[in-house]
Amino acid sequence: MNLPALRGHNAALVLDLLRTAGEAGISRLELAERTGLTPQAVSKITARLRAEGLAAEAGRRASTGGKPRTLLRLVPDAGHAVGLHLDRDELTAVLADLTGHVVAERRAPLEFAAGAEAVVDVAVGVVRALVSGAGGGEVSSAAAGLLGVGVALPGPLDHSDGVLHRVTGFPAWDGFPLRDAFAGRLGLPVVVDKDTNAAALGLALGGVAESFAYLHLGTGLGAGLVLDGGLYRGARTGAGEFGHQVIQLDGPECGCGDRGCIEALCLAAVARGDLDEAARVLGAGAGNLVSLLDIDLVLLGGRAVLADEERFVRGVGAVVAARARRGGGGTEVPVAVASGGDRGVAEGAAQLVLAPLFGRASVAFPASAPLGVR
Amino acid sequence: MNLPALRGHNAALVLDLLRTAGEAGISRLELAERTGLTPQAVSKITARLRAEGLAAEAGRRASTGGKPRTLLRLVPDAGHAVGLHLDRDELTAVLADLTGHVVAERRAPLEFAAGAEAVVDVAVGVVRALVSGAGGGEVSSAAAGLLGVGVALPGPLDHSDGVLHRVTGFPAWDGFPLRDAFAGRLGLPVVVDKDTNAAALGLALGGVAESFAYLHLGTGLGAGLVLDGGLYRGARTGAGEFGHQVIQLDGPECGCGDRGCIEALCLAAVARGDLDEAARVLGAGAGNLVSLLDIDLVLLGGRAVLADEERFVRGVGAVVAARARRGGGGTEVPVAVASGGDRGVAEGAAQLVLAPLFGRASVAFPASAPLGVR
DNA sequence: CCACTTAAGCAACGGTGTTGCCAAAGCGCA
DNA sequence: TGCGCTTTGGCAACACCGTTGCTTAAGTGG
Repeated sequence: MNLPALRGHNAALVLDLLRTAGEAGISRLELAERTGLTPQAVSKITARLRAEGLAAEAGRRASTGGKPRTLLRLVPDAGHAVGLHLDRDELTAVLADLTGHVVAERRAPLEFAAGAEAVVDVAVGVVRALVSGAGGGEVSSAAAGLLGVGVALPGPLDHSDGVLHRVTGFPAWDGFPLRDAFAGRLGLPVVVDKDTNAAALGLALGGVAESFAYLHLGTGLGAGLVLDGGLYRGARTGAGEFGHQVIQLDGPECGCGDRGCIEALCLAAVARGDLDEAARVLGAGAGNLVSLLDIDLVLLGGRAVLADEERFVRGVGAVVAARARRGGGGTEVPVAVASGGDRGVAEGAAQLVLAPLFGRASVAFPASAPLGVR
Repeated sequence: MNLPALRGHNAALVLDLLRTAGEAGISRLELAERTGLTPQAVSKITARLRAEGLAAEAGRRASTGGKPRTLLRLVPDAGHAVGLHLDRDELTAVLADLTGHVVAERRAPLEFAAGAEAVVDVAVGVVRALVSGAGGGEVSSAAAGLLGVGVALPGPLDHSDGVLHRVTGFPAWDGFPLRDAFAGRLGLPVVVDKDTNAAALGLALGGVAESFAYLHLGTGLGAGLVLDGGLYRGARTGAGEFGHQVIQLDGPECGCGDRGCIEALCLAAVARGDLDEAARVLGAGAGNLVSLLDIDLVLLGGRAVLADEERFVRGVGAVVAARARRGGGGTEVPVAVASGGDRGVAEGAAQLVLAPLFGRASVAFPASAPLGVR
């Protein structure tokens, strides 16, 4: 790491603290404590950020006998990102500011069956409309500084080059270079990731916990893993394949060809209306996850869960808690429903673009250009 | 991060590359390419390392038409660490040089039942004998620069403060401050960790893969996880609790009180001599792990595995490979026996001390002092 | 009103990696 | 054998990072 990278790193550190502090703001001295830098260094860094329009003063704290601390905050409108959630039958696009707050939203029907090119056509149109702000006057002025587009969709893909591996049920999509297709038409940086990863990243930046799992029960069952504050994608960006975990040796056959997969058991229970059993099965998988990864929190999402949130939280929570008690002494791991509802994935997709600004990319230190402020 | 930390970071980066290169050595220009630093910066850094005795020149490469590249290598004897493996009935202590190579080894019988203080007594004696090099003349001279002692033992514990939580079967050990007990008597830095974590760290520094799982089947069943090159310990250093993963809902009862735990199923199969079934069960758990974490490799170890290595590798490998094929297109994840045999944990324990020198500690950027060279 | 406390900026500084340049050390052709 | 060419690697000057020492700003409390 060289000096420009160091500068970018520290700027990202400060920006992340400003982001976390939100509208309440944070003082220079607190920034110094949290970063381990000297107050003078923080003064210099924040002066640069203010000059670039990324930070601003936001009142002052009460005096403790001397000059009161000046509060600083992130300027949300200093940059925006588009988050795009492509699902089997619907598209959700959001425009988010630097804090991840959604300032505009569009939805459109979609058909994966129509092929990748056709879907990209529709999506590009929606993104253009969203950014130009038709139907939302204040948006267009705020949209200055569009940093890029984050795209989230189901199925395995390669995050690093943005190429799809396989979209279950739609073999025509195999190997489609989604990132370059979007980037070419929009002329913007584009980041592609799995829907579960995007949702988990969005929750992580929301500050729910340092380490947690997001379990998504929709048409399939997948997971997004956040470990030690960073999204974990795995060696080939395939991490989070939670649904085909075997929890019943020689159990009923699953569509994947194996037997006793948690997805098959769970969805079968949902199909026959036995949500308590679905929650119990999901809880067993969640318990496996909690003990294996020693995470702080389990969050549930997806259509099936949203249909009866309480029952799932109760059912999964009971299994996880029972195991924690048996494990002995360990603190209980809470189970809750992920915030964001059916917009969570799109919000997370926007964070795919924003996260690097705050040093929250999954990779620790990319060998490429520093992520800092331009 | 400030300038001294930057310096330490880059020094660690270079040291790690020197370590990886081994006796073959590596040139300054290669170091520059791999680190992203300029050749001149590498020259400065390596000059410091040479002045401190950590690096040395090691011949030169063939010329490609100009001045041939000078090779540099790590000086193994520039520092040593003790690795201590405390098991139920035996103690293994090794003295390792900077490269992790074992230069001396001691074993002694042990009795956990005798209590923590008594065990520490025995262990301290063995470590003193090992370091003073009685019975190995060349060791004592090489042992200059003892960096610390790494201690590995089974059971949950807190890596950050070195306090034991619970040693299964020996309640008298609960809450024993093992790290401070050793540190107080030896006057050396001491690092404590689970045996599986130590073994995994040792394998990671051996360079087997970027992301892998080490599955240890002995008196229990545990795992050590290395993700993206770093040992993953989890939020409360409890990660790797692999044995009480449920893989058979409502299966036979396990000692932990749950039903269908992989440890119970696997050990029951071992007990009745059905190693094929044990391997199949273990394979199911390994397959769950591979798909969830998208790792590159699965390594097996522990007494039960060492008793019939081939059968376990074949059995586990078959299940993992079958799932990879069904998963479609994914590269096959190899399954193998961990190197190191019954000394692997002790070797890994030594690496608990050495790893930070090479920037290979599990935490990305400790807020505390830089880990660099003094 | 003044002493005191706390925050934050200015100026000088030490030390990082970088750039420009030159010496060292080999190859290959005349 | 000699000379030009290529490549490596160190020296010196430099730009820029965070740090230190000090001063100014802006409050509180007696």
